[in-house]
Amino acid sequence: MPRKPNYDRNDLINRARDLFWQRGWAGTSLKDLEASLKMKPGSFYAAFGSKDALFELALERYATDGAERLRALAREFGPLNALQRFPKMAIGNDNAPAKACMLSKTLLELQAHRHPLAQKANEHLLKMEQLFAELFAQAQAAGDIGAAHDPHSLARRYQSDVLGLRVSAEREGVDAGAIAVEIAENLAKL
Amino acid sequence: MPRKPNYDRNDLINRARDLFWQRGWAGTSLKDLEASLKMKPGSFYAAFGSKDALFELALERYATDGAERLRALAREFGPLNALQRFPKMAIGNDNAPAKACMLSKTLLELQAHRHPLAQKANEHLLKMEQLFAELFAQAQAAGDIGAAHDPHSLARRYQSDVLGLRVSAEREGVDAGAIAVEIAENLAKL
DNA sequence: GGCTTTATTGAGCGATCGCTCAAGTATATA
DNA sequence: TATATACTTGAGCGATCGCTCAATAAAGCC
Repeated sequence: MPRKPNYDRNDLINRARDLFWQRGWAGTSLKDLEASLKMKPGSFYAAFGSKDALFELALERYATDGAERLRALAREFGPLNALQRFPKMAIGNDNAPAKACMLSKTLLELQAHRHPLAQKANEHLLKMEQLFAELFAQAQAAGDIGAAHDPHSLARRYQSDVLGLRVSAEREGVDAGAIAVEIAENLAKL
Repeated sequence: MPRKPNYDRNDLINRARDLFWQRGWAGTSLKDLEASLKMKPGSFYAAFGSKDALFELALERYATDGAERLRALAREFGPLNALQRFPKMAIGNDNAPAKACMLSKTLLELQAHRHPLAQKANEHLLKMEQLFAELFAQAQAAGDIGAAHDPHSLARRYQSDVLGLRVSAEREGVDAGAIAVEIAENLAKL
């Protein structure tokens, strides 16, 4: 009986993620979304409910994809090598909407207003930190880093370094690649 | 002949800096500013010209104060010790409007729109990086760090670390103080 | 084809945005 | 005290914000 939507919901979420990632929450208007998703307001609200609801979907997509990319690196190169390659990968994609992390951008923009989306960003950052800790623990178990280190401390510092790297990569005139190399080299000394 | 303003312009800029620092550019409305500065629109525009013009003054105030605090640390404790203390100081003030750096928040919010204020933030970040480099060079001249290091590379990495630290400090449930300690300890190993 | 059900359209809502300006008020000089 | 010169006030401008909804179009089942 029903009529099917003539759009690919998955693709729409990707498009929204790119827009929000690049321009931020307040910086992305419904007009922008309508233009990029090629949807009129009615369809948009029937499909997603609100701008914030779509932003939440976009955040989840962003976080899930990022974690999956790191896991893929770990499968191919092992845990330590994956952690060494990840920073460069994060800032190396010139087709990405932005160099900085969408989670940190969301956090910085909305935390002061205690906006629910800032809490979501917090949660995704925590899950990512836990994934880092898992990989550090695996590297430790494999003997690639010293036994004296605490994987959670390493993960906390590593995530901070990557967030800083990605802010730096957003600046003009900064050789962020050199910072990424240093982060990778530091891991080799553990 | 003329009538004097009944406000302290210096104090108004400080108040505006605090609001903008905490809530960001889009997140701070004219209503917010009018409430905090206790000015009606007419006075506001007579005094500052526009929201963006005041934001630029606030950015300059923020950057100047930050550099001056670091220089004060250097005078009291010497260059290397100042660089070691600076991260903890940056995230240690509980009365500050935010933990994250106002320059990086501005950059992340407005860079995608190529907003002139993002360029201003870029310039202030660069000046700060140059100040870091000066202090590293002084520490090197004093023999506190090895002669093989390039002060500009050290400054680039240090600034990235501090920016990451301050993003991390904005998160909930993260012991940013521990990261600050690690940054300081790393400097001791140079 | 007829009917039901859902998707799409787009004008336009109330609220808020940054901002203007004419009118009113206070102060320093003459 | 009278006048000139700011500064202050606040109603309200046009534009944009996120969003609604009645009307229309299209697809699946009988």
